Amino acid sequence: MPRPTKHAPERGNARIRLLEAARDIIRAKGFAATSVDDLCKAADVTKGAFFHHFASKEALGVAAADFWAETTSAFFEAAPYHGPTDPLARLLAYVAFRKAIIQGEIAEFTCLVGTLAQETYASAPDIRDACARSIFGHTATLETDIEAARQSRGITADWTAASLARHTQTVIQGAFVLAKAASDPALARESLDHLDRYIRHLFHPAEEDAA
Amino acid sequence: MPRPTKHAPERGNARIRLLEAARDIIRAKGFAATSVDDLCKAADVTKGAFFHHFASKEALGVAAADFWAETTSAFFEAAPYHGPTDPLARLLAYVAFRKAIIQGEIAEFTCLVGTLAQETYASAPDIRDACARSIFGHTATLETDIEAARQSRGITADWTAASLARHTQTVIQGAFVLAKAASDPALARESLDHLDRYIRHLFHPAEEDAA
DNA sequence: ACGCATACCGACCGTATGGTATGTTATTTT
DNA sequence: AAAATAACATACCATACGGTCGGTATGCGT
Repeated sequence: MPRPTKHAPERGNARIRLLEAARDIIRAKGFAATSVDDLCKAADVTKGAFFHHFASKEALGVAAADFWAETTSAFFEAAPYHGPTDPLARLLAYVAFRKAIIQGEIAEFTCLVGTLAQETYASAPDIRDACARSIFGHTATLETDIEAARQSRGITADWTAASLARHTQTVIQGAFVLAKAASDPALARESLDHLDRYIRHLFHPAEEDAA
Repeated sequence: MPRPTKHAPERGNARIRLLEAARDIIRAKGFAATSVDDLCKAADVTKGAFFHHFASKEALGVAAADFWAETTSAFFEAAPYHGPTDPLARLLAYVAFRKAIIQGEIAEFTCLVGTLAQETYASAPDIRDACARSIFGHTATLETDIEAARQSRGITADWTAASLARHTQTVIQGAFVLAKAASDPALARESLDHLDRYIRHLFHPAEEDAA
């Protein structure tokens, strides 16, 4: 009987439960509108536990962005879009995958670090920088495929792999903004279709594509 | 001597000064992090004046989004990109104009209703809807040119003028998110270059463009 | 001159907030 | 087993917040 205590709500994982609560609540309400008490209630921990694990609310923001970076990079590494052997096919599979996971509640498919960066860019530089690390760390995972596709197709146009990788995130982040404004995930998927078409155009400038 | 009162700070325009303060401060700090006192100080009015003009902070949010819609639509109507007679040239001039005005401090060129919608989409539907009216009202001004360009070029691809108009806003909104995360307006301009290239590709599928 | 509406003032209120101080319990170290 | 430490829990605090309220000043129609 290793846990004979009265009601003990699983000691030792309060930190992770707080980070998960932050991930979910901040995406729905924003950082400033999310109170420490909100997070404690959702994570079923006390305020003492919160300030034991995080020096301040701002420190939690940084940790939440880092946590997002870790979990999403693991998620994308395990995602099926790495299947194709051709780098361009992988890139297009990535875009298709990003489109496919835009489903259900808006707060469930949108990006924590995008909203967090937008809200804190001027008032909390350390949170902003953690968000930037997450976003641009993710774009970096696309660059090698883009560069390989560029070279295999002999593309010499005046854009770089890094800039196209960033542009995919631009479209994804913007798609979330429009979806939120209209309360309609379809608007986000629509822009990913344009992104898909753009990428195909970049690599097949002449012919019309047939998936 | 029509105004012999002690120090009277220009009676009658407190409402507009509050809306201007809201426009500037909310873009920098976000809606939730902007207090009513912040706005009153910046607008140099008292709290009494604030709640005389706005029933609540949320009502100010709606009014600020409406004010943004009015001022920006006037701004874009007066902008020089309407010069070209060809509708495609006007569309490209629009994109170039959007790129050209991305300068200076981030809070000065970014979009109020984009950040506001992202922050309030779940918690304040009336603010969100006001933001949506502003965003999609603006996209509507692009649709006629896009549709005219489509027809003059005989484009029959499977995208609509409305969806391309929305996509331009997606790219612009996303560009602001990346610029904020990286504290670098150049990232926003970079994505507008991709948008420009995409539009040219859509309307000149074969040839390489020469401005 | 009078009445009235609009515009504004500034003190005040109840609550929510981020944060702290101190105590208690489990876990690891020695 | 003892000591040290990490992981909580609880009560509390100062302040900041959105909002209210009674009052004042100014312009305008009559």
